[in-house]
Amino acid sequence: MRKDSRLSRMLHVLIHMNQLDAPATSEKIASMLNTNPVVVRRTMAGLRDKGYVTSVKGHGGGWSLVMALSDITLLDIHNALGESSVFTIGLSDEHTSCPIEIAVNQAISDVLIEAEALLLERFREVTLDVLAAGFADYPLNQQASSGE
Amino acid sequence: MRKDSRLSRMLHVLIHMNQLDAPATSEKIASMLNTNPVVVRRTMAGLRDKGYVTSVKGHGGGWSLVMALSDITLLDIHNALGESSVFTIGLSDEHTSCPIEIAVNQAISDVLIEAEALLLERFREVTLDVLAAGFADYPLNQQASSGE
DNA sequence: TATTAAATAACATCATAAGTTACATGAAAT
DNA sequence: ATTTCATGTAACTTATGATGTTATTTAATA
Repeated sequence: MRKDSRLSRMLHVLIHMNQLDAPATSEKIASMLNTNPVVVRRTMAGLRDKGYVTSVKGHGGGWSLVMALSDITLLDIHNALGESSVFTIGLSDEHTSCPIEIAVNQAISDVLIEAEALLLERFREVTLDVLAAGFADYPLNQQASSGE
Repeated sequence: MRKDSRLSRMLHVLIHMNQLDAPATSEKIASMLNTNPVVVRRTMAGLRDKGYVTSVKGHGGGWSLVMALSDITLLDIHNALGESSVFTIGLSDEHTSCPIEIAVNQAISDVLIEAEALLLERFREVTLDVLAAGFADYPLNQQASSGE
């Protein structure tokens, strides 16, 4: 089943953006992600609507972070991307009045709700600066990160 | 994103099969699920390979439960369906040596692993007879369930 | 006013799950 | 024996939804 890697990609982009002093154009972000500027705009639009980044048109324009990485959690970005459910597992709906279908769906749904609650709670506990700090620990980038 | 309702559907089918005294044909199961006999065979094949059901060709043939519902858990059927991951969330892999990508993916992966472990544990705790019992409690089916 | 870059609509491509057709295998009824 | 019924499986088609692309508009700076 298809995977949605937008969360991973956007986190990656945001942390890189934090290290820049000028806005990043959709073009640059796209080439970094091996994708297309329009796809970048489409995805970043959700983050802009929630206030995590801004976009500026014209010369010197592009995308910029609005707040510190320490003020953004994985959950924030996850929510901003607006994916309905994190699970590939769905419920049947052929016989919505069949008590067996109801019992089965209720059981599955209970589990999905609990697991999703845990996942969202964990996402809420991680801020982006922590991920950037993990990056600073990486040997190859000691000098680059010490300059930040 | 697309949902996989095979778990829900198969559980539904297995509990109904438990109430029958003759094998259920792929045709019958398919019409119950508003789908196609070949799709049913394809899906049930996984359950057969794990020993939860048998299939018999020819006259009077079809699919039968091999064991009691109390011996089958949601996890058993989930595993038998052979879906790799329960999450729609995936990781990026454009820059596998970029320490930021690594840190981001590690953080997401940690959360997914923990949430999936919880989900599988909960699936492991539920046997199909419990779902069938929930069905027995349902007012409309008091008489049907008392005859079982 | 020319250039740069986002905003957005409309359309095309691609991946993959589900559905379908066709034929082979095997078991039971006649 | 032969017909019928039902699964097994390969090969192909369809449907869906995300991603990618093109084209045009809007707005900001050089």
